Amino acid sequence: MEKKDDFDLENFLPFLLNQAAEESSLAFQKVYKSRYGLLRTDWRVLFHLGIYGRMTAKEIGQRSKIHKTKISRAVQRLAERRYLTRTRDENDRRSEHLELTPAGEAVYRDLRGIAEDYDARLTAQFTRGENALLRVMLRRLAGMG
Amino acid sequence: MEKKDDFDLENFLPFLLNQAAEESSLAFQKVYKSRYGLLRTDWRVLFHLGIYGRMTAKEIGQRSKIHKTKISRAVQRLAERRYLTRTRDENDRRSEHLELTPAGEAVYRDLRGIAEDYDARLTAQFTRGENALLRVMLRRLAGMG
DNA sequence: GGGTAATAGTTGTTTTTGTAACCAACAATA
DNA sequence: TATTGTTGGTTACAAAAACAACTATTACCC
Repeated sequence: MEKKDDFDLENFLPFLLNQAAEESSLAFQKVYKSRYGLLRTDWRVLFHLGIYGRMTAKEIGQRSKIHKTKISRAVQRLAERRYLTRTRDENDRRSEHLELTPAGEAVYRDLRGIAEDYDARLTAQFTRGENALLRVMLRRLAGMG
Repeated sequence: MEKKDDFDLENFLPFLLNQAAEESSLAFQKVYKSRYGLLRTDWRVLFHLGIYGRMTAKEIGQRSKIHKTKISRAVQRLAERRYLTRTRDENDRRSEHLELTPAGEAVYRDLRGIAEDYDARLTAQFTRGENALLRVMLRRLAGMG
């Protein structure tokens, strides 16, 4: 298609990053959605608990930069499904400790395996060095550098 | 924080890409939102018309992979603001040609300039070679490779 | 030509998200 | 020990996205 203006939208980072993020999330999303009815924030919270064990909503927020209302709602959904338990902190009764139940652990382990395979497939398209550089650059762009 | 399980969430591409995409979109979003009250899909449609000139909703969809209902509503909003005009195709009366008005062009040029500056700032963090590689990899991941 | 399928785009309904206001528990200060 | 400010987390309401069903027009094909 003939161009009227030469701005390069396809190389504009916010656009390109979004397209890559969406496309690369799609197949994984299908799994956690169809298999467990989870939302994006749900699996993220689940993974945080699976990886780090018992933690509070606040700690999850600090680590992931997910907004606290989203976390609050994800925790509700996961608790309804009995994937996690909530226990008040006796020293500070405002916060509560979240922890996966055995059922939650099982879901985590299943999805974790799928995530690993999936990431390996994405990664296999590039060389080791390219992949390392990509991660560094993305972390920097994400403000996690 | 001590880990219970060693899955590397921060390097899981779908997660990392999303974080980078969100973070890198934020500052630009503030501009098109506060200055013109536009939504994400709105500026994308606007940019397509600014770059390629007159085109149909379908063509925009093919090029951007934005869903047709999102495009339909973005076009409505842009038309209400008199940023574009819609004219039926006489050969195929199902489709209509979209084209920016002078007002729409002005908004496009303003945002285009900001996008260029913004992208330049993001890009300045890396070397020329790193940037080239990043684009290639992202396009591949986005299925635009 | 008449019937069926395909296509461009729209609309309606339900989910999710964003934003701000809110509660309850704690901290700090006077 | 009142007072004021913070903090962890929730809720309410408005805005936006997802999904499916729909209209109108064109294409196919017997």
